[in-house]
Amino acid sequence: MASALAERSSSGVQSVERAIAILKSFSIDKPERGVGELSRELGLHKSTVSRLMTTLERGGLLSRSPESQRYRLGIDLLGLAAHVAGYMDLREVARPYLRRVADECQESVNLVVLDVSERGGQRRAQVVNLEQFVPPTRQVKNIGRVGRRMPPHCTAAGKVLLAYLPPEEREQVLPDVLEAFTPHTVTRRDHLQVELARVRQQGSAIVQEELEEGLNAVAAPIHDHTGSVIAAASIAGPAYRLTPQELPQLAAHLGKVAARISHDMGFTA
Amino acid sequence: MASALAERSSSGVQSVERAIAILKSFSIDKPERGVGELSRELGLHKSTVSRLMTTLERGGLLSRSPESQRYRLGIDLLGLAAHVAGYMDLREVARPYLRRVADECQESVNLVVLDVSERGGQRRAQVVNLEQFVPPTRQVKNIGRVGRRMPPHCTAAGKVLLAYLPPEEREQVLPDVLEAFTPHTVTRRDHLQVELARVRQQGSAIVQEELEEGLNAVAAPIHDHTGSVIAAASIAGPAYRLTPQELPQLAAHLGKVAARISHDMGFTA
DNA sequence: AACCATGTTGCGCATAACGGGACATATTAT
DNA sequence: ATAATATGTCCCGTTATGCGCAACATGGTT
Repeated sequence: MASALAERSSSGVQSVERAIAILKSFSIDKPERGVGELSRELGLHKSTVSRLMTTLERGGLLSRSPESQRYRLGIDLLGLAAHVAGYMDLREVARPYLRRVADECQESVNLVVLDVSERGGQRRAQVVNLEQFVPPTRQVKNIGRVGRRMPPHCTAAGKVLLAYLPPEEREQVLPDVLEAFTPHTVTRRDHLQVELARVRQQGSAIVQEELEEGLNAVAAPIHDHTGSVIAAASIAGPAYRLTPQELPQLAAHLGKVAARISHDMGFTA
Repeated sequence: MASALAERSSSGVQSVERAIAILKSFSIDKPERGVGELSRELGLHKSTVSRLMTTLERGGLLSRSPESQRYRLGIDLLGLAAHVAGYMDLREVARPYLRRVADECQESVNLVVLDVSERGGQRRAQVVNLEQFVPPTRQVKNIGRVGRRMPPHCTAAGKVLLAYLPPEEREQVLPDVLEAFTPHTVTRRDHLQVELARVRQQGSAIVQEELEEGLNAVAAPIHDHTGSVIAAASIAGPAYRLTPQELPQLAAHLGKVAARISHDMGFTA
């Protein structure tokens, strides 16, 4: 993470790239950041970072917390996020359902979409968390907050989203080598294809310890009014709680909830 | 709005300012925008805008909708917004309550905070919408979506937030001239001070047609666990529905709901 | 008081961002 | 078909612009 902005990639506005890097340096663990701190982290001069942050503050994308010292992300980001097309309705509709599921299961529930973007001339797909519901009692692992990106081939939600992609599109966005995160990660494309077919057939995906050892998950597709799959709902939890014999019924349950959300989105099976 | 970036304000990174201007050019009415379009609007060359937008896209703050053409706001903004410190809890807690109020009253309900920022060497306060709940049946006026900024001295929520500000702070952030938006707008500071005292006493604010003719509103404060007022809830609607005789009980009702939210935020009266 | 942090401000240089215009592509009209 | 008008991207030469430097503030520790 040292200097993601080292690469002088052609045709990119340097200062804007740096400004974005500054914005993205904020996280749950680091909700406030200072100039010097970031200067070191990004390998830029203090003055440079200072000017960039001042500009971002003027623009409302940053603000300073108590009385001028460290910076926080600015309120205007909420306004911008509110205008991110499409997903707002989905989030509104899905929220109550998924919160309920989180309460019932006492596991963390996610609402995710597939984000395909151009990386180095290649179209790559990533799974992005739109929303996460964590049961209040279980603050154990706070993994995967909103905005987190994950690989699609080894996550339950990712498999669902891949499964319902048009075949040629799927071909494009799947990398040649499927990275192995654990010994259980499916790394062969042909094996994955078989699994995706099964996902389509079953209407849900079950993944055991493919992204992280000891982490299991199930997921189900959410359709919009045109019928295409626009998102997936997933339940994730430690393997000792989400046992192999429980997973199928959990998946089935989530499938029903997802279907209800789809219905509310205007989908008529 | 033609060119807010005309002013070569000292110590501001030009390209970042422009990038922010691009981001902020998106809105409900204009969820997708093109290079040429913006180039004209901002008075910049096509190539300049193209490069800026490409950079923003690479950074995930923009994305292109169908198959490379117009731009939309990018998903990563959701992730950034999720890290905007502090407000997330409040939104989560308040949401179900305020939605319910919106359903009951069949009026639009807002959750707002005060944003004080440095503008031209002067600290200015603005009221910002964190969240808006519009009853589904009444899509009439879709004013004031999330992120909208409004003056504090002539809005119900603004008066609440001003009322509970430390006096010296209030002095600072109140402009010398209170702009009149309608004939009913309070423009004298001493009159406003009297009203704010009444707000503190009553625990709620009632505003009739001060921001816009025919628009009435009530608001109540929301406290955090330390006791300070961090936000306000408001109900706004047309004067013919929110009649003068109804307003007080509406305000009282909202006050109770706000108190409940405060309680959930850890406030013990 | 001297020291170590922090973040901001002026300055001169060189790079990086700009605007111009050519190019590629798509949609519409003739 | 061909032309005409959009669109957005790419290359290139110029200079304004953003950079690093170092000095300057300011605040907390020893």
